Amino acid sequence: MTMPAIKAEAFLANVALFRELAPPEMARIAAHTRQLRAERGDTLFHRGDAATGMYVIVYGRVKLAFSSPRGDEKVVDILGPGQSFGDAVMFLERDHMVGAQALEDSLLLFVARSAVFEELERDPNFARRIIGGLAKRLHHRVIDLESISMHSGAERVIGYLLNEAGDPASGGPIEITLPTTKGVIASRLNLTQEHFSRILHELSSSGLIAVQGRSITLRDLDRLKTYTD
Amino acid sequence: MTMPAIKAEAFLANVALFRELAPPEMARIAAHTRQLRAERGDTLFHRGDAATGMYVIVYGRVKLAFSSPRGDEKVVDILGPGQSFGDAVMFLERDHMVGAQALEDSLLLFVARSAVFEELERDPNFARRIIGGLAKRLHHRVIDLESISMHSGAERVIGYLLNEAGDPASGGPIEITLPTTKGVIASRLNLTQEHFSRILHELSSSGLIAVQGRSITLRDLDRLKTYTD
DNA sequence: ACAGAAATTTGATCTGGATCAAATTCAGCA
DNA sequence: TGCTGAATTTGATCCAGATCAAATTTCTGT
Repeated sequence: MTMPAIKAEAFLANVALFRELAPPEMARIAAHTRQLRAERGDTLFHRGDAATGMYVIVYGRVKLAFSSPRGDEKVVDILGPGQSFGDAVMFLERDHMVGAQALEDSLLLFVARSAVFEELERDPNFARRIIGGLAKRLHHRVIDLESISMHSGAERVIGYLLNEAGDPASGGPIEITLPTTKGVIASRLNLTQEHFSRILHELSSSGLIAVQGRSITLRDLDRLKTYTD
Repeated sequence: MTMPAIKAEAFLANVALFRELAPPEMARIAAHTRQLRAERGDTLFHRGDAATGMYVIVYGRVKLAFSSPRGDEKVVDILGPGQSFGDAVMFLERDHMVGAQALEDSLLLFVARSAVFEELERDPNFARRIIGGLAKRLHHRVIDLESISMHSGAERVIGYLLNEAGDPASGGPIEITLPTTKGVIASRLNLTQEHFSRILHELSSSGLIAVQGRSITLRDLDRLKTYTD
């Protein structure tokens, strides 16, 4: 038998949300934390499941998506190390509205609801972080909404690429690697796979980017930023 | 001279977010709260303004929207009594990304950032409420996103109407009154005014609803709920 | 290294909803 | 009570992006 609490503690200390907790608090939370190893394709929860805790990604990638009874799904977000999810729904004591699935082999921490609530009770600092996390996510969702309702497909793709590149002021070519399949990214951007492919092609043939599988080189930051269909 | 702090206290006590604060806390917050009277059409803040505090609606209605340099705007939300806004951005210490405008004569409370932060520091209960508020809003945004990306215009309209009606299980006809102009509601639903009008017409002529200016009667809950283009 | 599956691209066509334009109807008010 | 601008409706047309279909290319596991 390993000692999961101890190991959890080590991981917790590396997650922004929990860093800086005093040792006793850390121990308390660790005691209610489970490590979850997920392989690519594993489902963490489905829409409709009860939210009994929150998840934090140690490494790997997870996608959140809703799916209609028919097969089609809409990817809400693609999350990476350090990011957490499931907390909003947990606070509201509702069921999950999106499903979560590992996009690659990942390690997650699952923190039980009770532990989070208790810690909130005693540590204003922890509360501040939770609040900051929720506020940031809310902000992102609003940006997404703007993006979907006021920008064209190509503009969204460019916004995404620039964002992945870390929004550099300008400068030479930058190479980025897509975190997952183009189909999933397309859905995240509210596009069909086909349309996404065509946009990439279009940007590519006007020399703004170069595409090589999942690796994309941004060749002309300035023109990308001012691009208009 | 009136005594704004005292009056503010009375109003604060009627707002879910602040109710149940102990008198000294209440006084402290009240001291950093301003009352804001806004007439229909008044702008509370523009996109790009610094977020120096949060707003709570005592009565009236406020719309949040972003607007492009060109005249077109997209309504993000329509808020009523008891609801607050501006807090997410305030926590992130960023500028507002949406503008806020009164849709009718309204009374708001403006609570300075410092007061909110201080109260968070000492009152876990207050923190819980803020968290609950943010979580709920995040949840709504995700629902909106689903709505926009997986449902047709007519479905969104129906969802909106049922929601306004308080989502009754079923039963006889229900009359609701639109909270503002159809143009604003259309934008909230990510539709053009024209399209919204046509959808209402369509639902109307198939006997599902009756429209009389801003008053809409839902005539057949069951059929509305199962409506498919 | 290779078969089979998954992902991606490409092409042809279709359509929900937008846009543009022009009545109507309505609301606030002098 | 009639005027004036705003809101709404209606009609005609257009288009970004979806859908359907079929090749290709690229992984994955054995």
